Amino acid sequence: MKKANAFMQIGEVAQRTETSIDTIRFYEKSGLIPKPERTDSGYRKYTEETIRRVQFIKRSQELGFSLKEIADLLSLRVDPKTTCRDVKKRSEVKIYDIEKKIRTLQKIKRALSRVAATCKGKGPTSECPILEVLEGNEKK
Amino acid sequence: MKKANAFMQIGEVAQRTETSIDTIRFYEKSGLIPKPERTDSGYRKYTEETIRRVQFIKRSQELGFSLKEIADLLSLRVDPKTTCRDVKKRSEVKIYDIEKKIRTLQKIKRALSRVAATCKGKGPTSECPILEVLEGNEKK
DNA sequence: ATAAACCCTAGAGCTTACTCCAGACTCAAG
DNA sequence: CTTGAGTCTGGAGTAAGCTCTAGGGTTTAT
Repeated sequence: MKKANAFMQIGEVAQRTETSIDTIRFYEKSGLIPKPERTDSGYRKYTEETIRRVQFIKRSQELGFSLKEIADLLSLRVDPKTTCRDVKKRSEVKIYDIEKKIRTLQKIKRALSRVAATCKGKGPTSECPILEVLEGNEKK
Repeated sequence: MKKANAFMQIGEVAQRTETSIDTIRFYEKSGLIPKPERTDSGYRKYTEETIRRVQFIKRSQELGFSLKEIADLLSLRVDPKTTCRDVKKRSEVKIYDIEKKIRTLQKIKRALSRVAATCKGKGPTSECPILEVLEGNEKK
């Protein structure tokens, strides 16, 4: 039978998420991860849930979301005062944003594929199609 | 016959790209856009090419690329000392990164779709599947 | 019982990517 | 020929997101 309270301390969270201890504490201050319980001596006690949160935060950042936007995404669950209708609307807006990001990434990818294909592997570069491909003007 | 030298000045570039004049000059200082020609009195003279560059920079930023990474992407064309083989290799690495970004965005999107679908529009929120969906551990 | 390896707080400092002056020149319109 | 909008340079200031330091307490192994 697995031990019920397998708490870990901040160092382990940092290691497993490949962040720093300072960053974890910074996320706590910023409200991105909830204030954890403490041991009698004041050490923070974390669970697996925290690992998942931190990983979510890091990945979302790599995708161009600010910490504020990430807080938004995460709040799509925590606040019991928001109605479902509300959450639904907000998710749909986010979904739209994300689809736009995906489309732009696909354009860049196609442009890069073209770069790679054009280069047969010999001689110097002169022109590349990256800029041309991105001219379609999606309104923000 | 179209006029050959339809130059614009910095204000127009700023307006059309929805950035500020200061930002354009900042990009120049940072090497993201080439130093433009000047009028006799010292005003910068730009072409359409600049518009495309600035737009490329802005979009790439929204996708989580730093200015340094963007400089990298753009340099996939300008430096005549790099061989095609080299450019090809670098493009392929970038393509891989971009594919990873797209996959993660798709995961977030699916999670959000689930949020939206689960909410039938009534009552308060309690749980959401955003965190669960992102557990697959792609190595950076 | 003491060293090594943890953890704590508060606050200063750093990097990135702008953003905003001050003080001066340029240019088009009236 | 003056006024107002636009531009110039150099440098200081700002916000986000960490990162580091000082000075101290805790835990574990020997």
